[in-house]
Amino acid sequence: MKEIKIRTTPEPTLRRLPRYYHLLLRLKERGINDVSSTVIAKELDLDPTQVRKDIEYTEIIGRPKTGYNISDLIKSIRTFLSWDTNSNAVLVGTGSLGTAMLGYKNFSKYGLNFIAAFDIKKELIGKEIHGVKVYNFNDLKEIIEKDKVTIGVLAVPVEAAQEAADKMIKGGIKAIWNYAPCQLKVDNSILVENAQLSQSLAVLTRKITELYLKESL
Amino acid sequence: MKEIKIRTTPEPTLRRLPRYYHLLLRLKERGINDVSSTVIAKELDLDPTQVRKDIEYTEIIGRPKTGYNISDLIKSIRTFLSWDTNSNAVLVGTGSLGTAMLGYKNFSKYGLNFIAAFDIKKELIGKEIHGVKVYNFNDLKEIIEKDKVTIGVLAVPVEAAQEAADKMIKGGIKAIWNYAPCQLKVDNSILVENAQLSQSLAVLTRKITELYLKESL
DNA sequence: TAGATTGTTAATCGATTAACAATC
DNA sequence: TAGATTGTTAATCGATTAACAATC
Repeated sequence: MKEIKIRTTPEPTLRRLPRYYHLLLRLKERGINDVSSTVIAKELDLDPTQVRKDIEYTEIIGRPKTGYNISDLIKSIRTFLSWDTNSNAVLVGTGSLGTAMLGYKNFSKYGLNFIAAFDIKKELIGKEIHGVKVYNFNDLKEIIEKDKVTIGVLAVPVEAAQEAADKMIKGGIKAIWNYAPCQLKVDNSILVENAQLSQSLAVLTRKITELYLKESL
Repeated sequence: MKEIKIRTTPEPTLRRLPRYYHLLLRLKERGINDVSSTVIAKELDLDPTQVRKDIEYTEIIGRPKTGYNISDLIKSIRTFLSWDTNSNAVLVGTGSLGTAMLGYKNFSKYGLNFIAAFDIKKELIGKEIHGVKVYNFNDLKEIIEKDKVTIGVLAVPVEAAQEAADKMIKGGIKAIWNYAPCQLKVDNSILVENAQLSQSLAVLTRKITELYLKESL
């Protein structure tokens, strides 16, 4: 009897994996072949055991004494995060943030393939932004139904967010990368990853204050 | 003897506070005056006790039966996160992401005041992006020394990130909001908040996979 | 008053860290 | 071989959740 394991990966682990990934890419560039958890931990200011545990999730096998083969580990992380298979994505909202998303060529490295963008502004419709065509928001459903689009990036103002999300879901989208600062009400079969800049900013600004508080003692 | 408490706030709490904040703004718009932890929790799909604990960090006092006064709670969160006091900030790297940051007018709502942007591209220097002047990267130090700049937003390619960080720090910057996908090597008196998009994307793409794995059982 | 909600202490859960045998 | 490193189990730490008296 074969063992089936689908332990869900802790979010902190998922957030650290890209950090390992980027470090590994740079080590590889430098012509290095192997790396140990000790070295990764030192570079990223983490605990070696934690690094090993995280890496273990990707199901790669290391070798005592030498550590992990860098190329293999890169591949392993890519596969684990599905960054090695292309997914069709759409962007809704071509404001400054949306435009940046389309311009961020690197997304193809993460398997994200923008096939269309949507907006309600008449003057934008039909134009191209960084090589991606902008369609009328009202045509969202049929376009994402046609190409099998799984990921929707939401970069509209709060007022328009829920409607945009609803339309995406009706078109068959399974996961929403939400940059609008609000909670989307969706069926629990739909995945929402909130990526509001304000979350990260809150961590920064509060920690600055706490740093000052500590110093003033 | 006065009690001095400087318990550092857990990061998960800091990440949730902006979510409360945005919800409260919308409730206030609707003319609602008070809200209970139960309601907040329901809206954001959290545990009521957790909401109360988080809110407690901001040192507001609620009232049994009625909950919290929305205006007071908004003010309390803003103060706690230092979003009510302006901080001078600079942006380094005016690529698509950097441009989006400057265009994101909302930052002023979070107390972030961009006084300058920097790049090495000759053709950009002297121009304005969304009302913010672009300076030569080499002049970074003197400009940030002049205006008391505390926060630096780093949106340059990996290769340029460490040098840019070093220069910021020499100019007196205390905190770096890092969008470059690499670990910055800085003195431990300097605060670095990593905000790589790939971190959030990793959570999304892996969770999609785990959702499929679960469904296929 | 009765009942809902806060503030807070205690219990639980999960992630991080420590310890160490197995291994190359 | 000796020694560094992995893989894994156990201990610790911290965040989440439960329980409940105080309170409006």
